[in-house]
Amino acid sequence: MIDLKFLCDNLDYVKEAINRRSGSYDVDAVYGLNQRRKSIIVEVEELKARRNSVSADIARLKKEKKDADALIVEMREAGERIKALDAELSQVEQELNSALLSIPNIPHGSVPKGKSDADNVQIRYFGEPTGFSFEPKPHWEIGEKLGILDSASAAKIAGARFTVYRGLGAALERAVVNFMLDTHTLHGYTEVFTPFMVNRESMIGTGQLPKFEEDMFAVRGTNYYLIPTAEVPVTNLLRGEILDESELPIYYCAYSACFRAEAGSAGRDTRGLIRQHQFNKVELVKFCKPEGSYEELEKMMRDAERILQLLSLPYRVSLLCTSDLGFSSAKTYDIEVWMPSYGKYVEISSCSNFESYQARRANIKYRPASGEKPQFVHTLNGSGLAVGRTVAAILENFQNADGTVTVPEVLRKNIGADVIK
RNA sequence: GGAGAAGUACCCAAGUGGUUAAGGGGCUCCCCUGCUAAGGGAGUAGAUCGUGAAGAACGGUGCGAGGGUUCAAGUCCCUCCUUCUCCGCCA
Repeated sequence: MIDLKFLCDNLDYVKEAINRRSGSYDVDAVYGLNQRRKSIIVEVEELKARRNSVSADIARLKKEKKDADALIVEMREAGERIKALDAELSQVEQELNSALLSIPNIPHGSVPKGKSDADNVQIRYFGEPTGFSFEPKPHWEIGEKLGILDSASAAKIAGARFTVYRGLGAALERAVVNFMLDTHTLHGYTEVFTPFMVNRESMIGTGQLPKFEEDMFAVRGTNYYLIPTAEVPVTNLLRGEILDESELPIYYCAYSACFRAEAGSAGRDTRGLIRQHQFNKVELVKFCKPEGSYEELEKMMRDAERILQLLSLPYRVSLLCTSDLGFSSAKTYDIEVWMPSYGKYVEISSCSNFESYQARRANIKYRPASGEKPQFVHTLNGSGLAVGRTVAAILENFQNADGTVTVPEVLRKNIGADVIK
C-alpha cells in the first residue's frame, strides 16, 4: 500500500500519478476516511487519558481506605463511551484500510505513459527469431510425439491445465531448475526452499489477498493457500522484521511449484506448457535500501537474462507502460522469449521494483546505521525464470526436422543426453 | 490424534487485579587501570498512532494473536497460533 501520510499531504500529486494508470481510483475517499479516523482518535484518546489518571486516583483512595464510588460510577460511563468510540474507530479503520489497499502503487517517473501493451517500450533484443528450413511444430506436439509430455494422463489424474512429464522430459524440467538455481547462487543469491502452502496473513502481506482471491487455490478446511509464486513465502520470510542496515541488500532465489486457478482465462493457451494450474518457477527476490533500488532492478534483470543467454534462447526485454504495470509495482520489465509456434515473443519473466509498497504492507523495515528511525525497505522480485515456459521454448527453438530436439549445451551433462529422440 | 507445560526487551528471567513492567547477562557511554581481563558509575520495553512546524513536548496503544470480564488486566475467562515433554501413528 502507499504511504497514507504522503497521500494526505500530497493529494493532488497522488491523484495525478495514480491516474496515469488504467482504471480509476478513489483517492479522495481515503483522505476523507482518514479525517474521520483522526477526529475519533482525538476524542477517544482524551477519554482514555482521563481514565488512566482517574484509575490511579481510585487505586490511591482504596489504599487509603477512602470512598471511591463516585469516581467508579463516572468511569463506568466513560468506559461505555470509550467502548462505543473504539468500535466506531475500528470500523472506520477497516474501511480506510480496504480503501487504501485498493490504491495501486505510484508509477516511477521513468515508466512510459500508455493505453495498452502496444505502448510498452522495447529495450533490447538478444538473438533473432529462430529460423527453420521446415515447418516448426508447437512444443506440445513435439513433446507428445517424443513421449515426454503427456496431457492425456494429466487430464485423467487431475484435469485440464496439467501436464505429466516422462523420461527425458521430466529430466529436462529438473535439469532446468537446477541450472537456474546453480547460476543464481553463483551470482550472489542465497537459495531458499519454502513451503508451497502459506497462511492468509502471508497472502495479504504480498498483496494476493484480499483482491485476487478467485485466482488462488485454497486448501479446504484449513487456513492455507497454495502459493501462486515463491514471491509470497520468500518475501514473507521477513514480514514484521526490522533488519539491520548491515544485512542489506538480501538476495534470495527459490525454486517452487506455483499454483494458479487461472479464473477468467478459459480458452487461452489451452494446449501445452504455457498456462498451467501448476508450474515450476525459480524466483529472485531482493530486499534493499531505498537508494539504489533501481540499480538493483537493472542488475536483477541481467541475472534473469543470463539464463536465456546461456541457453541460447532468443528474447527481448520490454519496459511496461503505465497501463500494463502490475498493481503493486512501480516499474516492471518483462523478458519475453521467442516462441516459434506463437510466432511471437512470450513472457517468461517479469522483474519489478515495488519500492516500499509491499514492505509497508508486510511491515519490513531496516534500521539505518545513523541511528535514525526504522524505514521501510524496498522489495524487488523477478522470475528467473518460469521453468515450464523455458522447457517449451527449448523444445520449440531447438527442434529438428526429424522431430528430435537438440539439448542446449549447458544442460547436456545434467541430462546425460545430447538429443531427445 | 491424546495428555501436560510454556510464550514478558537482543538473551535469561521476576511479576496471580491497583500510581512508575523487578533483577541479571549483553550492548552503548563514562571513570579507574602499562595493555587485556577484572572493578565502579550511568543508560538501555522495541515499535507504532494522535495533537504538533518538529526526531521537542504531551497523550493513546503495546507482556505470542484476537476477543471478553472490570472503574482498572502481564495478572481472571474464552478462542486461536507457536514451542517443548510424554504417548500413539507415520514418509
